[in-house]
Amino acid sequence: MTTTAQPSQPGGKTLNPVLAGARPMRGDAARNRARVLDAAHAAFAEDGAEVQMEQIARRAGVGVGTLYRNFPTKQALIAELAQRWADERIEIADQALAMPDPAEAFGWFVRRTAQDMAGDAGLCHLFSGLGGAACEMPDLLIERTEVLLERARRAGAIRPDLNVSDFQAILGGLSAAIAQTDKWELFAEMLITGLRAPAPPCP
Amino acid sequence: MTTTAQPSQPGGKTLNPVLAGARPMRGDAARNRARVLDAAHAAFAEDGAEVQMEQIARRAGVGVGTLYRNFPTKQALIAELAQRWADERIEIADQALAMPDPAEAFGWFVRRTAQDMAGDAGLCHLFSGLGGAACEMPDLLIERTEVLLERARRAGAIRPDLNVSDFQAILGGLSAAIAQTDKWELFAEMLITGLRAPAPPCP
DNA sequence: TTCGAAGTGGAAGTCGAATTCCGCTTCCGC
DNA sequence: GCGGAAGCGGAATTCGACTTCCACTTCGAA
Repeated sequence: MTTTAQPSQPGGKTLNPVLAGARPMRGDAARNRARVLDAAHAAFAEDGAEVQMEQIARRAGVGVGTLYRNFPTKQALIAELAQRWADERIEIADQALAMPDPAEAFGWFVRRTAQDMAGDAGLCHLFSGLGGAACEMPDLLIERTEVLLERARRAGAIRPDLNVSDFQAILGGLSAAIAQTDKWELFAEMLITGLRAPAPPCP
Repeated sequence: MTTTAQPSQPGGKTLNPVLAGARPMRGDAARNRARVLDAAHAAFAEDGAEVQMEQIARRAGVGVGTLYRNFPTKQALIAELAQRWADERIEIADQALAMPDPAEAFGWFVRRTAQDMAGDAGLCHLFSGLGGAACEMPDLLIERTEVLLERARRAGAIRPDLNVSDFQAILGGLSAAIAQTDKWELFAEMLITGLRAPAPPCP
């Protein structure tokens, strides 16, 4: 590795992939990297975070060596997967923010997130069993969520005493619940109801 | 071990403690067993499920050997702790069942459970990181919960489409959320609201 | 087609945690 | 107060991941 050294920096990030810095990856290598990522995704979904690196490698049809060439650490692999999920989530948040009605947008976001969690047991496991992992929510996502929340709050659509970090914790809980039963629609509905500002008394 | 053999049965349970089968434990041994249990409890609360057996032993002021004499396996130790929690929960459920108003009883149970979770980070971790562990909910607890739910359901206090296993999953989610922030009151309130049967339209 | 850099597989090494073992110590019934 | 069964501590072992290493391919630019 004579290229731009990427020795285990404290932060640990795997720097970009396919065309890092200057010299691009060899075609086959890029392909392998992708297969590994997919395999890891599937493996986590099936067996939770305790899958072994070797299983992932086998699943991807490569040797562990190859796996480690792309991701210096199991953590790094997980982080990459988490990053992808986060990016996707940011996109979803943006779509929600594009909706005119704040309350509707918020509900849609929650529902959609629940649905995505149900469809991706792997990440679901990672998120609920979080705390540990390198699964720091990227600031960008937090920020978007904050906006989404604030809009809903202003519109009086959700309880005023709900801040982002609480909401984040709640999403963690949601993923844990969904990891146990896939009743995401029920859970989403409950959540939305529970987060709603207490209804004014009937006239 | 010439006594009633308790070789690793498939199920794995550590059979009773202090006065198992016939010959009772020696006084000091019983005392040590208790200390280990307490230490483990505290340790899990502080550091989550990844505490090492040796740390627990040190904390209890005994050697690992002693620890293993009482609990053949880390799993067994965890299971014992879980069992205690479950027993406590059963008691709480019974108290709730003794309350005249079903809706109130249900709310009280949820609130109380959330509070207990917040006060016992260890079990909280275990429950949220569940799935894995030997933390099978004992049938007795499930049964009590079922009754509690059914009563509330009949009284029209909760949504009719909520069964025990969903509720169990929800409690799992709750513990995960509480493990992240200790806003148990907020979460309990939300949950209770969310589980309530949709209010009839205002007259 | 050739050649060297890039990439590969998987055996071997490492390392941290669980679990075992056993000589020594402490109870406790007589 | 004795004897020996029960219990104890903690060093040593086992075990199961993760990671490293390197001889051997494969790619792709000239």
